[in-house]
Amino acid sequence: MFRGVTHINLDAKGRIALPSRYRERLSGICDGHLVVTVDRDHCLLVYPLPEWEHIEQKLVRLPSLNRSARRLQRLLIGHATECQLDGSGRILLPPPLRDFAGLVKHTVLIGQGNKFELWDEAVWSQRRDEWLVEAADSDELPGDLESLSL
Amino acid sequence: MFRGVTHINLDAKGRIALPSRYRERLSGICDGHLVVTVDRDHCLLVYPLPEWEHIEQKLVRLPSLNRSARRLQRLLIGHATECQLDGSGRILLPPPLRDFAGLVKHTVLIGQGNKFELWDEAVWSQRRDEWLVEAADSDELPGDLESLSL
DNA sequence: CTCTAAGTGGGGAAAAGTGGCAAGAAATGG
DNA sequence: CCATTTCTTGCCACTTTTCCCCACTTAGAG
Repeated sequence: MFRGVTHINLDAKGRIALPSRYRERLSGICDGHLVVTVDRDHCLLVYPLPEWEHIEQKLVRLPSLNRSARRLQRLLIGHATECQLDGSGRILLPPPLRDFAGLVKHTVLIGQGNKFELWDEAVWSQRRDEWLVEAADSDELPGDLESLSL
Repeated sequence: MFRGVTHINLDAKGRIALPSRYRERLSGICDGHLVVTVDRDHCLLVYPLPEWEHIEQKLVRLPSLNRSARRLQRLLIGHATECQLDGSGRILLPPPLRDFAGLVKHTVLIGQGNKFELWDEAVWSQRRDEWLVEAADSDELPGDLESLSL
């Protein structure tokens, strides 16, 4: 399970160095093979390759003529790019993905269980503040969430 | 599985150079024989020949008297054009297909599992942004998608 | 305070992408 | 039927990007 927030700087070539505490596990799980794709909230998702392949299988089995299915396939598989950790534990983010998430220099990497999320730092803190406000306002939660005990 | 976005420029003769990371696999699967056809969303579909033949078989078996079936056959089989990778890993797109998808110079190649999609870059990013908004709005997804966990 | 390890930046070699040129084939007109 | 022109296709060279390696800086631990 990946957890926690880490501030990372993109270098001039668009590379990010993953925090060292994850590196050993990533070498073990996927030999440094990662897949980066997009998320609806204009951030990037980073999966270990085997984890991603599992999701991809579910996606490709969806019916091709269904509009929502096509949309999801195009967004997720369409943007999924395989990246390899280099000798210094860094990955190079392809320009299209960098542009999509508006990443310039200051970014944050968020551990999210089986994957990471990568945000522009300013966007992240702004969105987080919005969520806090929204969450405080709305007490009505959908089904399963009602019974959730933290 | 093909995945990921790549920006490619059409040259003055209407050729596109496929990204090198796919070339070896394409040589293996289909010896450089590709089939290009159209999609309902005004982009082009690029299949390795064996993969296309498989799809074509399914299409010709559809009931000929069904209007939507005829329509699909005319669109897909009717526009399917065989293209061969040249020595530099490029394919020449026939002018009718280029026109159909409105390809001028800046294009994007999208990996979609067993095939590629080829879009005009401007059209692609516009459509993608629309999908992101729609996807955020519509939570009603067909069966399997509901339970999809990314 | 020092030593170590991680994060960051940069330089250089190699490879990929892109545009142009030229030779060959096809088509058209004389 | 031959000659000229146009279009096509393969090849080559230049430019840009990518990848690998090394060095410097900063933070943290001993």
